[in-house]
Amino acid sequence: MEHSFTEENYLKAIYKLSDGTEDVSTTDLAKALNIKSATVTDMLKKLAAKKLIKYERYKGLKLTDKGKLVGIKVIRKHRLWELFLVQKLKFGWDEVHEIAEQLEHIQSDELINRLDELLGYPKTDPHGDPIPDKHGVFGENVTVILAGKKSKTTYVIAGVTDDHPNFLKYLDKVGIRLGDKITITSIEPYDQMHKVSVNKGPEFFISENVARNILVFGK
Amino acid sequence: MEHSFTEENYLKAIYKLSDGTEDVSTTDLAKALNIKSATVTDMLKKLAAKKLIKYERYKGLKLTDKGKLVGIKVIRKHRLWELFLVQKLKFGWDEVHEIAEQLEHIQSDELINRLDELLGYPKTDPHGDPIPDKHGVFGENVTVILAGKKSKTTYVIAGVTDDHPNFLKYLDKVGIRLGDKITITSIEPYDQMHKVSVNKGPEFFISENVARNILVFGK
DNA sequence: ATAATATTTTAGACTTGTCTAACTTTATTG
DNA sequence: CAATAAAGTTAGACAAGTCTAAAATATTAT
Repeated sequence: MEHSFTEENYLKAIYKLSDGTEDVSTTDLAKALNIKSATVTDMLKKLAAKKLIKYERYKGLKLTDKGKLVGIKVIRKHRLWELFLVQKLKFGWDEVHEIAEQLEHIQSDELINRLDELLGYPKTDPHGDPIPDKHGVFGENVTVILAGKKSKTTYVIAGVTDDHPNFLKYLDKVGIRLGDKITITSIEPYDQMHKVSVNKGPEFFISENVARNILVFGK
Repeated sequence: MEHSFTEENYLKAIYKLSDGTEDVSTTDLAKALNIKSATVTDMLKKLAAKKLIKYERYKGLKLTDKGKLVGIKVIRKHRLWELFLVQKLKFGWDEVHEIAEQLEHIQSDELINRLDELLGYPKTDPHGDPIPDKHGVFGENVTVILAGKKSKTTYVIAGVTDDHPNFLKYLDKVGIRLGDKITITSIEPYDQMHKVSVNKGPEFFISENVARNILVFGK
């Protein structure tokens, strides 16, 4: 039941791209992993032979239940380690990704479950992303922070973390309300400004600080 | 300045075998790493090319300062992680080795230094082995716990961790006193009884529990 | 519906770290 | 001190994971 770092990374990337269920293309996967498509094709055959994905050449691929569980467990480990780094070792939430990319491959169920316990069975990581439980189940209706979420994905506004009147007034003015659909178009690398559109309307910018105080339903 | 897991494992093993300075044989290294000598020979050439060891064929090898530092840093990481697992995650001291073998290869100086801080800059790990500081320096005259130490090596009694009268009376009775030289002959695998001799006298058994409460000068 | 374009796969090669089998050098010992 | 044993090395092979270049298939747009 052990998987190489590489296999785990493929499965994690496929899970993220497919959002759990949808089909994934060779090219998208290659981009996500920052390797060439030819390499991906080779690996897909190996993953299929191990029943971790269902794959037909030229037709795309899908995770099996087995593969999905592996992917989710890697994500669980990544997010728990990120939280550990921020909460216990006082790293900034922007400094932890690279280290967690390594820690997520440490193999020991006991280790990760005790880490979960140490952290108080958290539901989300420092980026607001949900942490699945030891069985691979994500909590229902988890709300997560909008800041830093994936571009080109649409989220539903669930609330705010800062309910000062001035902040709510600001949201009202720019046209962000509960239940609205918000899409992140892009995030500026230097100042983290988020270019967004609400309900498919025109694009505009909100600061990272604002985005950090917006909660959306997430998975 | 990055090294593969494999390189780090070689350098760590060489450091341990050489005790920092002595020459190491291909065969001993192969045994320590549980691989074939032929494989080791290949790798030695690569390590020599990277100036991590000094190597002449058929003549043995020695760490360079650069290689020694890498080895020590891996040992530092291993021991800090072991202590973390025991102290913060409540693992038994006998359960942590395998996990620490993985964690010792995580690359981030910042991470390991913060871990060091979290643990209060400890001098020894749960097995009583000394933890070098961030510059690779081992503390002088560190006292370590006798239990589980290497067989066939002689240590000098430095003290006890449990100074209950009954314990001290016991030590007196079996003939163990401060400054005595104690040699571990072997450790029974099933019950961890330590076969020892004091000042080259006759061999006798002490329980692991007793050995855990004995401190010796160590390195 | 077919030509142009984009995606995906195949084929062959490279690197790292490992192996076995055979050979060379060093050490031991009668 | 020469013969045998032990230790160490070389040569050739293999698996995992990657690449480039070329071929096959799918998609799209006229």
